[in-house]
Amino acid sequence: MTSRKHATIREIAAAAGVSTSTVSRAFSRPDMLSPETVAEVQRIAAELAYVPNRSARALSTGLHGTIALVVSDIANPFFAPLIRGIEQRCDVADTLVLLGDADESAGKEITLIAKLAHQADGVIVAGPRSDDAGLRALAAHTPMVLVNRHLDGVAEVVVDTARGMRQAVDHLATHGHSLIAYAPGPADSWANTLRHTAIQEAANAIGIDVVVLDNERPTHEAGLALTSRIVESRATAVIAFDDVLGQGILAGLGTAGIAVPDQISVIGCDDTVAARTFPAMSAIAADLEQAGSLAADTLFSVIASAGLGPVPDPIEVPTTLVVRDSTGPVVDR
Amino acid sequence: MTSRKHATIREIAAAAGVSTSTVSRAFSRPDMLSPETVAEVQRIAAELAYVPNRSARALSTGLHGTIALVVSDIANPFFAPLIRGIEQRCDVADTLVLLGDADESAGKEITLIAKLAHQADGVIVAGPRSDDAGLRALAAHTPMVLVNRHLDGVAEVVVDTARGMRQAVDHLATHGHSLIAYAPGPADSWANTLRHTAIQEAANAIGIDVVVLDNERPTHEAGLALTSRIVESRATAVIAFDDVLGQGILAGLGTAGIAVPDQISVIGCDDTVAARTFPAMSAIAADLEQAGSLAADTLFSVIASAGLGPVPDPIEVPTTLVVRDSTGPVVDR
DNA sequence: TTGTACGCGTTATCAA
DNA sequence: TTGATAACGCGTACAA
Repeated sequence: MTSRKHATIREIAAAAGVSTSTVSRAFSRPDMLSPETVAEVQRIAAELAYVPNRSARALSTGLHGTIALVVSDIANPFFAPLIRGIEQRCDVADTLVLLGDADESAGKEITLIAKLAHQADGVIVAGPRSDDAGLRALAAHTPMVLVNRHLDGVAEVVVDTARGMRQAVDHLATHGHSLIAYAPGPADSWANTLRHTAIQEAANAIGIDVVVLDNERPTHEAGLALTSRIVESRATAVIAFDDVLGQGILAGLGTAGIAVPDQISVIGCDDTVAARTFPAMSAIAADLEQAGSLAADTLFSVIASAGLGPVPDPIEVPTTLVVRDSTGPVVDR
Repeated sequence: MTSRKHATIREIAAAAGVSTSTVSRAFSRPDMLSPETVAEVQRIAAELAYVPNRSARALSTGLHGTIALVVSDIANPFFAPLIRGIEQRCDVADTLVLLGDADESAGKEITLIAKLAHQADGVIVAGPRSDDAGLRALAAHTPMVLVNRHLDGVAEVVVDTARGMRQAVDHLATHGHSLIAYAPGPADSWANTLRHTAIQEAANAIGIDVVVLDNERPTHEAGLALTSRIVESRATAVIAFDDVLGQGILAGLGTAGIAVPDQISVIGCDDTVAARTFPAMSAIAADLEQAGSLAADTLFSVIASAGLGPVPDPIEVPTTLVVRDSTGPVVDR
């Protein structure tokens, strides 16, 4: 049960007794036609279930009505709300979304972007793992928006964790913590550098100490494995690079019989799964869906400017600390 | 920094001193050309960074080299591994993936499929919420593969939870449970019916009782809200429609101070987040990534048969119970 | 305001 | 084995 050819602009033209250009214009630039003509053509078109062929349009105009979205790891819950935001924005803009999963590989990411760029009017690259040079080379040929990555001359939407981190550190200090641990993510991750710096500065500002744990991958297993390091560090609170890592830490502490938050407090980041852990995890939250919408909007404007105008200013999505049940004062035993 | 036009088949032809048809064939049907010609053309093409224009190809052949994937809710962790499996399979097939998020709305789902179908050679619809008639109408015009949904005459890949459910019920019975509760998902969900039935049959077979709780949405909040119902039911074990619901139940019980598994055992389904809960949740697991690959393969074959051959047999992805820390015997206190 | 005619990049048909 | 040429469906100068 496949096939059944689609109606073409020519059939509509014939049925409506007008020329093909009139039909074309009825869809792409109705303002050039008399209202009645537009109405009549639209009517007939609807009747014949006519839908403009995007390939033909792309061939003629050079625009595909499609954008590409490349994520570093589709399994990371960080991307779900982001994707939703992008989809929603594209839906109203009548733009389609091509999805690519880089699968945590920088090489694959570059290949993927290059491949998709040919079929799309622009690319959103979320949480890129690639190096600056590779991304820059691609950005030279394709409208591009980066999410959570900075690269001079390329549009970007970043989650500004600084404010949330400050709130987190203050929150912990208020509860009497004077030595907190930071469980980092990938060393080459732009977000990790940002978060680490923000914590350090916030801690310095109010005079408490930070110890950085030894960690690379922001996975649940990595979090589990950190338990002994955390205990050895003598820190009474941990801020994790992201929620997934934080959830692992929570589980590790639980298994070791260490009470949260009575003995150790834990704070996650991104608020992707924090509300569903047990105990529910305090976390630095951002509106990732909005980040997605903004990324899409930004890409549209980059596409519209056709590389002529200036690069849009970086967009920062604000963060706030959401306090749940994984943080509190140290309770004497 | 945009633009820079791409090389066309004509430029390659000129540079290689051959006709455009030869260049075209060097890419689409190398077997029709002498090996040397192919090599030479490929060399020149690579030099000029030529990439065939898919829009032009689609216009000429009617095939887009693209498939559409419509998911009912991108935020549901069930889809992440599925998407990954599809992406991987499409990557090697040099096929692009258009993503659509139906956002839990049946109406939007239908619209989305219709819209994407025009730009793709086929559609994979994962966890459809739409009614049979709507899906069937679309399937009549477009190669379609359904994931976790049955519809006569349409290809499908389903996770066969029956075996896993049997194992789960046996596992619980072995530990002495004689009354288990089922926390269902959406009543109109095909998967829910399947799971419910499987549990009931398995329980009947070994002579233990099942009580079905009152629930609709498979969310964390819904799981939390079920706590009192579970206690009232006097069941000593709960099997949840999916992991997300199970995780909520786990959190609810934890908050209420009910020990898992000493007082109540909990089993999730799909194994999407079960390994990361605390305590780690026993769950009925399936290889969802493989389900994705199979769905893609099936769609390719449906596309290739052009609606002529018979509908492929339903593909069932097997499930197994993964035992973790949320199940065990009831411990007297 | 509307129509005519050409081009977008590729593949298919038919000849050579 | 290769080449010339006509589609594919649409947008857009240009003409009317």
